[in-house]
Amino acid sequence: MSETFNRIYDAVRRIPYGRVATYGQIAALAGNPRWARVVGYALHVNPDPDSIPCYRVVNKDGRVSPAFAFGGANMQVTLLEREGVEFVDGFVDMEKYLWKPEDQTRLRADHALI
DNA sequence: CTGGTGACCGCTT
DNA sequence: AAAGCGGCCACCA
Repeated sequence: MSETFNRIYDAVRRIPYGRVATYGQIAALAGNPRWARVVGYALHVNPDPDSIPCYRVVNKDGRVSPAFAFGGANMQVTLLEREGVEFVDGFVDMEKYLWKPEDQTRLRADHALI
């Protein structure tokens, strides 16, 4: 396992329950904004789906991955909806559910979900 | 070792 | 407005 991938996986694990992040965000958190594509590959070969919530990662437009074939691309949608994430025309409502750094701070302060 | 590919993104025609 | 292209990392032929 490469250090780069470990950092990517750590970033993904940081996404709070009920939130989604973009590949670009994860890439930036992992150290380089240009790794978005690498993030895609890293999740593709996700070594531990149980602890790495790759379904919380969507593309910039809030579209889920077509290649998420763990029982169909619909599975990713199901998992996200289970956490309260709403979809509009098959797209995640990014306005409401995109994870922002401030959110994590606020969630901690409120003793809410983390 | 070289080159091509992929769950992407952003800048450039 | 739509399409192309380079970038970055790991993996396979």
